[in-house]
Amino acid sequence: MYKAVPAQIDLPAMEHQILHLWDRESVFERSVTQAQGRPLWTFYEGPPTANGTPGAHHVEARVFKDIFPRYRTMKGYFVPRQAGWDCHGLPVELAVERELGFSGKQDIEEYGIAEFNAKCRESVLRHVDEFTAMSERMGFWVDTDTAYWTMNPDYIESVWWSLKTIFDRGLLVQDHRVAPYCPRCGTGLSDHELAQGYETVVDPSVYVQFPVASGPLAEKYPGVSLLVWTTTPWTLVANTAVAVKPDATYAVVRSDGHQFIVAEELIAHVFGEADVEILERLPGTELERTGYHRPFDLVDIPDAHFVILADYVTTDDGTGLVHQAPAFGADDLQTCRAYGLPVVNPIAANGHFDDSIPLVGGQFFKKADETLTHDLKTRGLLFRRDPYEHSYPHCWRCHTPLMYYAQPSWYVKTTAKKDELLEQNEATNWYPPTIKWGRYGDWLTNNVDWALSRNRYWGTPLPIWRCPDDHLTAVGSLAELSKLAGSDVSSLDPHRPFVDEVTISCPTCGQQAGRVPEVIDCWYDSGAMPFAALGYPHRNEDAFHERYPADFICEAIDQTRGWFYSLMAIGTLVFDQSSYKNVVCLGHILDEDGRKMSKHLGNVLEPIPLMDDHGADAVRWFMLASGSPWQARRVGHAAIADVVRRTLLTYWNTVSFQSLYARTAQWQPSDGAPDLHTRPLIDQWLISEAHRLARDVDDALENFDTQRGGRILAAFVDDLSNWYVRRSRRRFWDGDPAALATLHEALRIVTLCMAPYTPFITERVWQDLFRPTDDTAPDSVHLASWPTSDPLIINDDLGEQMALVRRVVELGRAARASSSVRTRQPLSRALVSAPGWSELPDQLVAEVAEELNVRSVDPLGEEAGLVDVSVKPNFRELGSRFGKATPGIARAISEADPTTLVDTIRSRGQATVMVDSAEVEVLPADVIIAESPREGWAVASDSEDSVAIDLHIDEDLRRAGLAREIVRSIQETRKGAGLDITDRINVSWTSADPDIAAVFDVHGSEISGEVLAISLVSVHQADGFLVTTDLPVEIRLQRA
RNA sequence: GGGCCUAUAGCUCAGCUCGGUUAGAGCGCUUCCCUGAUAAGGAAGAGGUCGAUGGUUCAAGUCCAUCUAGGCCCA
Repeated sequence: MYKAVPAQIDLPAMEHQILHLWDRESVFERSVTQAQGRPLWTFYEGPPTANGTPGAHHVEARVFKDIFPRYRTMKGYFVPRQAGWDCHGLPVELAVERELGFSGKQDIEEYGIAEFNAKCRESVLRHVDEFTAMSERMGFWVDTDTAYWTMNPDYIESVWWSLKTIFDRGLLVQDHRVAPYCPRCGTGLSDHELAQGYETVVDPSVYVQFPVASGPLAEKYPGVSLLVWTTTPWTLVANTAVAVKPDATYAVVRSDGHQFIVAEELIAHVFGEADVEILERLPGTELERTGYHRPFDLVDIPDAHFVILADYVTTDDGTGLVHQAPAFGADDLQTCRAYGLPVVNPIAANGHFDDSIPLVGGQFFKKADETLTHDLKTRGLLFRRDPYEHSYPHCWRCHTPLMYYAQPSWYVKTTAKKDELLEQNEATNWYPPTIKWGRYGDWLTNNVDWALSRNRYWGTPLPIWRCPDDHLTAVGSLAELSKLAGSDVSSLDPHRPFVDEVTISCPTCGQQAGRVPEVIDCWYDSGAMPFAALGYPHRNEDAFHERYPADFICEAIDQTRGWFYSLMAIGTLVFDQSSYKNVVCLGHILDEDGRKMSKHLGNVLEPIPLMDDHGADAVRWFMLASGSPWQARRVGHAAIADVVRRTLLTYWNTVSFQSLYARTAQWQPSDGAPDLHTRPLIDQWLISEAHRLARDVDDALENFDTQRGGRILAAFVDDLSNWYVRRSRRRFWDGDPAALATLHEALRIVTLCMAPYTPFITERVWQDLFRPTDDTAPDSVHLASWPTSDPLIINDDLGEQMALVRRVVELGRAARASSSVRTRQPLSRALVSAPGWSELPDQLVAEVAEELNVRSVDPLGEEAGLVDVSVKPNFRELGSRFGKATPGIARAISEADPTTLVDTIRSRGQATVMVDSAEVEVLPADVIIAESPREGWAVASDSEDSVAIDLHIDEDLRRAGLAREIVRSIQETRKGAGLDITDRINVSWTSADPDIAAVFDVHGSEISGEVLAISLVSVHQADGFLVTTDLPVEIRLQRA
C-alpha cells in the first residue's frame, strides 16, 4: 500500500526529514559505490575560496554541479565527486589581517609569519564548515571526507612537481616588468586577478602645460607649452618624457593669449567653444627631442624631459601628448628604454611617496593627486581640470586602487604556448557556445604571460632555490628537497617560514642556495587540482590518468579568466592537454531590481534562510529552469515562491490525489492492471507522453540544457494534473485499476526524471509511493536508474489528436463563457469544425462532450446551410510556390466567394482564381478554411478551428441542470460537515415545487450515486445537516 | 577604444536555430465559471510601434547592417 500523502505539505520541513533519511541510509555514499566499475564520468569540483560566507551565487553554481552528476549516475555512470577547498591566497590573509587589526605587511612580519599562517589556517577551517552546511542543506552531493585542500602538503608537493615541470621546459622565468601592484597588500597581481577588480571611479583628469624649453619651436613661439593630459596626476612627479604619435598632425595654436601644442584632431575636444587660432601644423616626428620644463622638480631625473615618439599614442582622447613615467606604465617603460631614459621611482613599496620628497613626501600615491593638482594651479600650469569617470583596476579583495609599478616578478610564459592553448580551446565544448570564441577566445588571443609570484605569506611557496651565483634549482617534492638538503625534511610543513629555512647545496656550483621569497598565485593552486587533488604523480597515478581530463566542469562566468583559464593553462603546459571537455558557464545572479548582489548594497540573499523559507527544491528549480542559466538573472522571494506554487505543489497534489484514491480503493501496483492497449485512450496517451518525457528530458540533460528539460517537465506536470487527472477523476473515485495503474506509472517516470532537479520532493514521493509497493524498488529514488523510454509506446498521432481535443475544449469553454449559461447546465450539442476532427476516435470526442457538458458533439460540416465559410490564403504554401506573385494570388483568394471556392476545392481537389486575367490553380493546401455557424449559437474560433454550442434548453436539460445543482449543494454540505469522501449518507428532502419533485423522480438515482447516498427519501427531517441552496427545496443529510 | 551578452505586455520571461500574415506563458489587475485535488482549477477582458533606423525578401519579432540604451569582461 501507498503511504498516506497529505494534501498540504511543508516543503522545508519535509526536506529536513529527507536529509535525515539520506544520512541514516547513507544514500549518497551508496549511489557512488554501487556505480563502481561502471563507465567513468568525471566532474571536477572547483574549490570555493574558504573565505567569507557562501551566497546565492554559490548556490547557483552548486545546483548545476549537482544535477549533472546525479543525472549521469542515473544513466549508469560512475561519478566520483571529490570536494575541494581553496585555502591559500590574499583573501584569507586579508581576513586575518582585519581580525588582528593589522594595516600591512610590516605588522605581519612583526607578529611572525609562522603565527600569522597558523591564523590563516584556522580561518580556512572555520569557513569550510559554513560551505559544508550550505551544500548539505541544498542537497549538493559531494564527498567532503576525501576533499582536497590546497594547503595540504601532498597537494603542495603536486603543485611543486608541476612548477618544476614548467621550469624545466623553460617556461618559468623571472623578469622585471611594470605590472599591476597593490600597495596595500604589497604584491603584484596577475592578469586574471586584475580582471576581478575593475571599478568605476572618478579621477581628476588634468591638462597640464609643459613650457617648451629648447628646440626650434621654443625660438619661434616664445612661451609655447606642450599641452599634456593625464588621469594620474601623481605620476607627474616622475615625469621623464612626453610621447607623441609620429604620424599624427600636431598644431601650434593660440587661445586666450596663450600658445599651445596639441594634436590637431583634438583641438575641439580640448578648447571647446573657445576661440582658437591655428598658427602652424606639423607632423609628430618634427616634435621629437623638443625639450620642456617638467611640471615638478621634486626628484632628480637626469638627462630627460624631451619629446619622444611612440606608436601607441592615440588621438582619441586627451591632447595627443602623453606624459611618460616609465616606473608606472608598461608602455612608458618600453618607450623610454628605447631612448635610454632613466627609470626613477619615487614611491616606496607601500604606495607612499618617499619621505625625503618635498611637497608629497609620505603621502599615499592616490592622495597626492589633490596636492599636486592644487600646486599646478597655483603656479599657473593647470590648463584645465575635469572629473573623469573611467574604470580603473582595484585590488580584487581590498579595493585599494592599483598602481602599475616596475617590480621583479616570476612569470609563466603562457604566451609561448598560445597556439596550443587556442587549439585546446577549439576542442572544448562551451555552454553557452558563444563564450568559446567570444569572451574566452578573445582573452586567449590577447594572452599575456602569467604573473605567478606574490610577495606574501599564506600561499604555496615558489619551489625555486637560488645560489649566490644565481643558479636556479626547481624542486618537485619534499623527498627531492631532502636529497638536495642532505637531511630528511619529508615531514616538513612546506609553508613559510619553515621551508624558507631549508637550504640546499647548488647542484651546479655546490654553494649554499636558499629559497626565493615568493609564494604563488592561488589561482595556480586551484588550476592544479586535476592532479594535485590526487597527489599525482607522487600517488594515485592510475586514478589520475583515468579521470583526466574532466567530462564536466561548471562555474559562473567570472571564472573565464579565473579557474577556467588556470585549469586549461596548467593542463596545456604540463600535460599538453586541457583538463576539461565540457564547461558550463553560468550567468550572474542579480537581486530583484537587477543589481549585482553585494554586501555594500545589503541586497545579498542568504542561502540557508532562503531555502528554509521556500525549500531547497524550489531554489534549485529556479536556478535550473527559470530563465536562461547563461544570462544574468534576477532572483527574489516572489520568483521562488512562484516555482513552489506552479510546479512543486501541482506535482505534489497529483501524488496526494493518487495516494488518496488508491488507498481508498485498497489498490496497489502489484494488483496488476489491464493491458495498456485495452485501457482508455487517455491512459494510452498519458503513458505515451510519459515515455516522450523520459526521452526528451534525457536529451536536454545530455546537452546540458536544464532549462529545456525543466520546461518539458513543467509542461508534463501540468498535463498530468490539469488534463489527465481532471478528465479522469470519476474513474479514480470508482477505484478503476486502469486509471490507478496509469497514473502510478506516469508518476514513476516523472518522479525519476525530476529527481536530479528536485531531489527532496521526489525522494519523499519515492518513499511514499514506490518504495512501499515494490520489493525490487531501490531504497532511494537516487539509487534508481533513468527511466527507459520505449519508442513503440510513444504515439505521435495520439499526441496530436489529444492536442486537438484540448484546443477544441478550450474553444468550447470560451464559447460557453461568452453566453450566460452556466457550465453546470447541460446542453444538447456542440458542433466542431477543425482539421482532423472527423478522424477523431469516439472516446476522445466523448472527452470533449463531457468536458463541455453537452450531450453530443458533431462535425459542423454536416449542417449545410447553418455555417458561414471563410477562406484565408496560406502564405507559407503560396510563398514557396509563387514567390513574388504571392500577394496578388492571396488577394484573389480573399476576394473570391468563399462558399463557391471551398465547394470547388472539396469536390474537385482544386480550384482556379483569376489573377491579372490569368488563371491560377489553387490546391487544398493553399488555403485555410474556417467554418462558423450562424445565429442562435455560442461560437468561438481561432484560425482554423471553431466550436459552436446550441444554447437551447428544453425541459429535460433544465431538470438535468437542476439535478447537478442539487448534487453540488449536497457535496458542499458534506465537505462543510467534515465528512470523509468515502462516508455514506442518508438524504431527505421536501419541496412544494412539482418541478423539483420531478427532478428527484427522474434523476434520483443519479443524485444518490454522486453523493454516496444510501437513501434518498421525501420526508421532513428535523435533524441532520441542512443543505444550503437557492432552490425551493429543503434537503437534509446525515452520516449513515 | 575593443569583445561578448541583453532589449518582446505593468513585472519576470518564452518564441529567433530553420522568415509565413491573429506574437505566447506566468505573476498582478477586472469580470465570470467550476468545485469529490479546493488556501487548488478554468474562461474572458484590459495591457505589445517585439529598443531605433535602414536593408534583404512576395513576406521580418525572426536574417543582415548601423545606431541607441543597459549589463558583463577587457584596455
